[in-house]
Parts: sequence; C-alpha cells; structure tokens
Amino acid sequence: MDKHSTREAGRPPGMTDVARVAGVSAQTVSRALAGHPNVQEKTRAKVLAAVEQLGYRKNNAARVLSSGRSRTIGVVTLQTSFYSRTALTHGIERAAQEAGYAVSAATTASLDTSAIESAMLRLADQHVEGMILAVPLIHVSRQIEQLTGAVPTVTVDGSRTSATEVVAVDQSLAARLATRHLLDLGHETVWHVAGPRAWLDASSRSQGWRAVLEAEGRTVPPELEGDWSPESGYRNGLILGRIPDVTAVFVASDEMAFGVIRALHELGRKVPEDISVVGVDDIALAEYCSPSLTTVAQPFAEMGALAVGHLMRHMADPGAALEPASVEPALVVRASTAPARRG
Amino acid sequence: MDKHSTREAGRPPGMTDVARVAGVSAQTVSRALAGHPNVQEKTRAKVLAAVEQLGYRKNNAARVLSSGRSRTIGVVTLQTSFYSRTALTHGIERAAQEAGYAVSAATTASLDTSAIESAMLRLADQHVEGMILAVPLIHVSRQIEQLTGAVPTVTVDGSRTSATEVVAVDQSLAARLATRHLLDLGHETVWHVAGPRAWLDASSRSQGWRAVLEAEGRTVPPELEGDWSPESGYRNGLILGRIPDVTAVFVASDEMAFGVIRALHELGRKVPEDISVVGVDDIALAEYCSPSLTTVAQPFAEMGALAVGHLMRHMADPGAALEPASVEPALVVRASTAPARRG
DNA sequence: CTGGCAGGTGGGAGCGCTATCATCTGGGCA
DNA sequence: TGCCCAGATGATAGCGCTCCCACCTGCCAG
Repeated sequence: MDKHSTREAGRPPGMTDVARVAGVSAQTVSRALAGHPNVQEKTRAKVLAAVEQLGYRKNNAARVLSSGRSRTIGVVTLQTSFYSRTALTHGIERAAQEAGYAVSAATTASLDTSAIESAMLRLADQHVEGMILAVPLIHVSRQIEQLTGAVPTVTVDGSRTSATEVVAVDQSLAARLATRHLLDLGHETVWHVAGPRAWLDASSRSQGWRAVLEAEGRTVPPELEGDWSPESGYRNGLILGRIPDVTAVFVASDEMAFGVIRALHELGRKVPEDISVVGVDDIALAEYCSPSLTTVAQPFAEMGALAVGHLMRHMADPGAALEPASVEPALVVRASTAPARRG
Repeated sequence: MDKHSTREAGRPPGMTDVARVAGVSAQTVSRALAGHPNVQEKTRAKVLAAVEQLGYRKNNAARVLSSGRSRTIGVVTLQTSFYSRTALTHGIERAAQEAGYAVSAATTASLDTSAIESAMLRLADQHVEGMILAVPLIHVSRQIEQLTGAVPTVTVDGSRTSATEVVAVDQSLAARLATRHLLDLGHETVWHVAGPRAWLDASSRSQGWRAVLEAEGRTVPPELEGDWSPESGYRNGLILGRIPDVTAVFVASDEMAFGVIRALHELGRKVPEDISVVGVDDIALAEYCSPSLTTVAQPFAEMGALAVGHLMRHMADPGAALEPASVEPALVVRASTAPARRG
C-alpha cells in the first residue's frame, strides 16, 4: 500500500525534490531515470526509492522542451469507422507502444489536401518525432512536401513524396488472388465493384483485377464504383443482379460485399449458386455473413508494425532511404464462392 | 555557443524572432497570438504579418510548461475495433476539436484496474486538462480515485468515483425497448445473449431485459453470455437453436447478433419466421445482414459530444457537481423480427 | 610515486513560452 | 492645466527538465 505523500506543497514533486530526498543531484536523478549507463546501481536504487516515496512523475512538457525529443509519433487517419482504418491504427498503436513511443492521432474528416495539411500541422505542433500518414494521399502539396522533409514520415497505402517512406499491402496481389480464384472456379469473367478512385488501394485493386483478366484473355466488364459503404455495395448489387451474364463479382471491401450480397439476395440471385462474391479485408463479421464471405485477408496488425518499424529506422537515420515495403494479403475461401455452373 | 549571433537557419523561428521582425516585445507577440483584448489592432496586424513571414509556429511544449495548460483532453479506450468504441471515439474527437481541444488517446488492452491506471497515468504525464474514460470501469482503485480527483474526469458508461461525472446511454432503456418489441409481437418470452458481465452497459441491458419480463409476468429464461465477438454470438446461437421453446432473442450487440443468426441459419431455424432476433448498436452492416437486423440504435456521436460538453463544464468549474446525463437509444425495426406464430 | 584515464557525479545554462509586475502613453474630468 | 486612471507595452523571472562541461574519485601503467 502506498502511503500518503509527505509533501505538503501544492505543486507536484519535481526532480529537485527527488534529488533532495535521494541525497544526489537533480542531474543524477535525470540520468538514473533515463537509464543512462554511467550510474551506480546503488545510486539508482536510492533515486528509485525517492521517486516511489514522493510519487514523482516526470513532466513531459519540460522534457520535450529541454531535449527537443517528444518520444511521440503522430498518425494521420481519416475520420471513419471503416474496419481497415481502425485495425491499422491499432496495429500502429501497439507497435509504437512496444517501441516506447506514444501515439498522437490526428483525424481528418476529408481527403482535401488542406485538411490533411492541417492535421499534419497539428501533429507538428506537438513536436512529434515522426508521422505515419494512413490516408490515401494522392495530391502532394508544397506544404506537405515541406513537412515530410522536416519530420520523418511513412505513408501507408499512399503516394510518396520525395522524403517519404511507403509501406503498403500489395493490393494488386489481393485483387489478383481474388480474381484468379474466381476464374479457377470456372467463371467466364469477373465483375468488379471498386472503391473510390481517390484511394490508391482502390485503384491498385482495380488494376490487379484488370491485369488478370487481360492476361487470361477474358473480356473485362465495365467497372462499378462504390464509396466503401455497405449502402454503396447494395446499390451496385442491385445493378449487377439485373445483368444475366454476371456470375462472379470481386468487391473491393467486405463492407461493400455485404451490401452486394444483400441486393443480389433481394433480386432472387443466389450466392454462391448463381453468383460468387469475393470481398477484401476479412472483417470479423465476414465469417458470419450468410453465406460466409470469401475474402482476401489483410494483415493490418503486421502493417502497423511494419510502418512503425520503418518509421523508427527512418527517424534514426533520415538520410538513408529505405526500400518501400509491402506485405502480402491472403485469400480466405469461405462459402460465398462456388464453381461456375456449366450450362 | 554564441548567443549573440542572429538566428541561424537551422532552428525554427521563435517568439523572439517574431518580436524582432514585428518591432515589438516577445510579450506583445504572446498577447497578440493569444487573442488577449488589450492589444491594438495595428500591433496585432504587425505581429500576424511577422508570423506569416517567418512561418512561425508556436511551441506547444513550452506553452504547456510555462502555463500549465495543455489544451488537451485524454481519452481512455479499450484496444478493440468494436463498432461502439470506434464510433464513440469519433464523436469525442469531433466535439473536442470544435471546443478547441486536442485529443490524446490512451488505449488499454485489458480491463485490469492496473492497465487502466497505467493508461490514465500516461495521460496524466501528458498534462491533459481532463479525461474521458470510455471503458466500462467497474472496480475503482485508490489510485484511480486519486487521479480523478486531480484531473477532471468524465466516465462514459462506467462507474463513477467520488469526483467523476458520468455520461451514459440509457442501456436499460435499450434493453426494455428491444424486449418489449418482441413481446408486442406476441412472443411468450425473450431469451438474452448478454455481453461480458464486467461491462456495465452489458449488465444494464441484462437488467432492463429482466425487468420487462418480470413486469409482464413472463418466465425469465436463463441468460447466455458472450464476449461481444461475432464468434461468441455464433456459439450461443448454436445453443439457442437447439432449444425448441426459443422464438425470440435479444442479443446485447449487433456483432454478436450476426453470429447468432448465422448459427440459427445453420441449424435450419429461420429468422425471423422461427426465431426473432434483436441486436444493439445499429452498426452500418446491420441493414445489410440477411435478414436485415432489427436493433436498438445508439447515439454515439451525440454521446461523444455530451461527454466533451460535460467535461468542459467540469474543467471550468471543478467544484460544481454536474448531473449525470444520459441519452436515449431508439429502436430500429427491420426484418429480423416477426410476429410469433400462433400455434 | 606520479600522471592519466575512465566511470561516476554535480553545476550551471538554457529550451520557448507565459505570469507578474513595472512602465509608459493618452485622454477625461475637476 | 493638471491629476489620475485605464489601456497598451516592456522587462524580468521562472516553468522542470536535459544538455554540456567541469569535477572528483579511484585505479592502472609508466
């Protein structure tokens, strides 16, 4: 049990208080607490005891001001509750925490360059030592270029500036896996409900899908576009379900896939008997959809860790340019896909 | 180091640089930028021009150190991607931003008192001016009691300490709405898949459900318990589906409800023809489930705003105790519920 | 026996900003 | 005309910590 603090002063105890109690200098306290090597075990123990006794807590603001180091990284994310963004953020938080860094999040409601700029500026104001841009940055403004020059930055699934490292899931591969899976099942061709064009990962998936069809000499159906929402999937599903040719659909996200399946269901087209559907993300609910959803799982946690790792190395040596890295998604086959009916 | 030299290009411009360029004192710059009333328009304009010219950005650490005010509030959340937590966090972020406060998030992987304590301490280290506990705090430790005494705190859906304000969705009402809806449809009684007992909102829902059944003189079936995951819903669904009596189920979250429906489906029990299911949350996918899910919508964004509003008032006047506030959920009837079959 | 060297420690000097008080201007009023 | 007050500005002193350097022990080699 901890005892009541003996200090009567209104102010919380400072390093000098600890120093006085431990019978050493403030400087030694600083070193002992920072894990500096050149401190005797005995001294360190005394300091720790004093810290315990006083209930001392470091003052972060003072540390930052004095050292210029904040031990904090910033993450810019879009203000949505799409699974992918949430999962990625968690991966980043965990990895950062393990690396001894705090995470400061700045969300932006839109993808306007100016909105992203302002989020980055907010982080810069907090003296973050590095930033992770988890938004599909397409346009790189002068301002952003300048910021990424000043603060080590890693972009996730986005464009790179001259000074930015990029970490990404190989979205093209995700699309190729999904498309090939459907072709392997005997479908003549595969339709595609894409994400918003402004998102880099959406367009990568679109390209991967197209590439496979072209390589196999299949006709490439016109591409439909959603906005990641289940509702947009539903709308596109209502269209697809009215086209007799459609037997296989690759949807750019699980959430949209739910909408597509729902629409097909309402139109009386059975999944997977009449139409096979593949999503992307492998959200927790994918397995519990009816039918359970075949999808391409994205290693979000791994991504977050990778992004943080890259950022750490970039921060340690801003000069050395790192290779862009990518991690590989994996196909998860469930019940929403079936062999094409030979008719 | 020569302190007499003019500013080098290496370091970002400081307030003294702005002062020099504007031809005023650093003090006046501070006042002008803080929107202090006693500054001439002309002077303020000069300062602003100098700021613009130099690209000056305030140093947050120095401001905090000097003034003791951080203009930041902290949010403690559980490290999950359950919809409810994500949505609430967004509500908080938005409201805080509008109030001119930054949000610092501290996630905890577990509900251990010690884990929550450590998250709160991390926030305290960052000199947050207020905290929002968005975790279902059950056990209040001395340490926590002490922290909430030192930093204005608002709890969302949790216990209150002696110094904490509480904001909550009326979860009991949510449960009563769902249960009564099912009874109104003619079901003899309603089964319940609850959330983890450790969560206050889960137990409130359980109580509300039980209260309605008892008030109506119905038999209260044994309660099943999940962990919010779709998978746990599935497991419980496999049990419920094997009990012939079951015709109506109130599930404590949409995500679990998906699992329940899936399991019932596999067992050949039709929803809603054989069994009606109601969830809680109204996640985006609820409408696109098959059948679309009847659920109780929670006003998460409103909650976030309410919590921030409460916190702001509490911060402004820590003395005056505020009323606990609650917002009301609303039933959304979709296709997963139907009248009981008269047999 | 002495110099040197290394690990430990202490003593300032700031980091960039704001709080506090002092100073200086300009009217309004007797 | 003068006095006084209020509004506008400046000077100074820290906020709590970490940096750089000086210092002081020992202990080894020369």
